[in-house]
Amino acid sequence: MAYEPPWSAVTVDLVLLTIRAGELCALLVRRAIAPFRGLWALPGGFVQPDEDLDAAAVRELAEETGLQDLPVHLEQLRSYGAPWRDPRLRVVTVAYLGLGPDLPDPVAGSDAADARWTPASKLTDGRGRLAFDHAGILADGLERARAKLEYTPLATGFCAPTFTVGELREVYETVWGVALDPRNFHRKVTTAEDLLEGTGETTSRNGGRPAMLYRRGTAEMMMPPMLRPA
Amino acid sequence: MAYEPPWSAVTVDLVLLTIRAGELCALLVRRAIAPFRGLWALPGGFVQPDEDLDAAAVRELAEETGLQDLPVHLEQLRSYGAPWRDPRLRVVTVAYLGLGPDLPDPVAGSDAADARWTPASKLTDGRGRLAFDHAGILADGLERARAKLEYTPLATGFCAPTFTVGELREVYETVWGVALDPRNFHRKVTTAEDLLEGTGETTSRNGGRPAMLYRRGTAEMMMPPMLRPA
DNA sequence: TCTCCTTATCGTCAGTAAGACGATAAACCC
DNA sequence: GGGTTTATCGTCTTACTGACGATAAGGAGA
Repeated sequence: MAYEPPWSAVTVDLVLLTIRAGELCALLVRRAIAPFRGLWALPGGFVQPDEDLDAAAVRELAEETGLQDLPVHLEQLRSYGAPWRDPRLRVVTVAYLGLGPDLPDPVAGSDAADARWTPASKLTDGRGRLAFDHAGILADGLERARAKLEYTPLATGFCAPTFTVGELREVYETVWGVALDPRNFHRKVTTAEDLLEGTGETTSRNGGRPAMLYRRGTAEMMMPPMLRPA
Repeated sequence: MAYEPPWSAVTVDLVLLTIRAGELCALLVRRAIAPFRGLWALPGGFVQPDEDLDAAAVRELAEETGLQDLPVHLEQLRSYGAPWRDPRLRVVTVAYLGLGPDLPDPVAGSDAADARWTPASKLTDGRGRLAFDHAGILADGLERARAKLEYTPLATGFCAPTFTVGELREVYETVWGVALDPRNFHRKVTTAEDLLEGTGETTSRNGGRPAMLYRRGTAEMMMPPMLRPA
């Protein structure tokens, strides 16, 4: 390595998902500056010189939502580095996927004119173009989230600390966009080893017969998985 | 973005796996220069200014194996960016996973003193330290490969263009390090929809009764998956 | 209070898939 | 020709899923 290597800027971009009013929503910010001024984009920013990638993602999450210590699951999604994905300079971005229960309204940052939760259904139907290659990143994040519901306890990340089986089922139905049989779903999640841990409490906040409250168990995988209906 | 963003070097590193003499092997190069001079490392190099990440991985693959158009499956693994993972300068690396059938002996490049296929068993037992954070990257690549055998046709990537069910089973047994029942394995892969496509030919190259030769089918997923034995 | 409505939870039954393993087939070696 | 090796097919039992009936336990309103 006797020669001078090429240099890039490195950013993290976040695909932050939550469920609001029965809809799967992603956090978007409206760009206040060029390029793509006025267009919606994923939140994100530069990785600082002494900062790990994961740490940068956590910092951006806190900055964009305006809150610390959010109960959010964060994982690396993948990296994107097409040469002119940013028309100004070479930027390689490491995308992260974050999930949380009904998250608070975001605060607009310094370089964002606005920030808001946007239903995923409005983003994948072709209308509403996003800045840079963010539409593809968002699509990858949505697909990752949908796929991971099948074989991980990820869906509990969309729930409050304690939740009912019915609330968990609504998460699956919202993210997958399908209706699931309440009886088979109940059997599946309550018999899965260490997936749920009963609290002993019940709640009637959803109407009907009071439901048992659960909290997430210790299992990191659901085996066998819960497959999306064909 | 009125300020000057921090800069990083961006590299791609390859976890290249193949099966040689019944052993799962990874391609390693011995470093000819500091830092970590003399230690084994994953092959890789800088992403060029006008080059996509995937293109950089393909180029490095060709350079390190000395061959073009290798029948290799390549996919992005994940990115690593701990601040001082390279003691000289900030380097963010995008790791790729590549799989191929019994690949040729590598050629040592300009900055490598040597290059060779090394059995994975010698790399995960604690002996044989690797340069940088490459031990962790390699472990992630191995785990990804093992996991993807379960629900994708990835195992065919370790096979020649046409192969027998027994050869495919050997791939699973080698990568997972377990013995599988030949009869149940045969049933599973031959009844899976579009996983294999018969060629009509047979071979007796493995001794015993001649076996049907198959080529990879069009399926991109194996559903339901073939699970690793507990 | 009684009935209806809603959600939760339990059970049943049939179909599919997987693990264990017996049996047969078709080559080779001596 | 007998033994060995690998391939392929079949059977049996068990686990899991999808469809769906039945019951439980609350609340809303007549």
